[in-house]
Amino acid sequence: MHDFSQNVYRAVQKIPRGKVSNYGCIAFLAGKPRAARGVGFVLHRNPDPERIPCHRVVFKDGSLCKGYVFGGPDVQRQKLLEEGVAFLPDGRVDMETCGWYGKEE
DNA sequence: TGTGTGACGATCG
DNA sequence: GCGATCGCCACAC
Repeated sequence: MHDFSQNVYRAVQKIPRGKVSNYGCIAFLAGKPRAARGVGFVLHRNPDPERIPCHRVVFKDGSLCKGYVFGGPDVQRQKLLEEGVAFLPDGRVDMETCGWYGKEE
């Protein structure tokens, strides 16, 4: 079975509200610490956008992808702000405060 | 059926 | 410290 993709979806669903994760983290949880690219593509093909909050997944730097699908990085940023995610003046997510690594909860 | 590409990240040189 | 290459996944051509 596609354990990797299934695990990726499961890990993303585990991300608590108000927190964000990164592709590397999801890949690690999926068992493929170097499959960040695969995670990105799997999320891009997000079969259940309502069930999988892929907008909570950002770069390890906390920056959002430039070619987003929701309508633009502004939309993703707004969604995260609505959830209480803190953003830095650089326009990146504050991974120091809202970074989720899947170890807690 | 096989190759190339795309929301990335880490490691090698 | 910076640059280049590899690894991983699924899908389109």
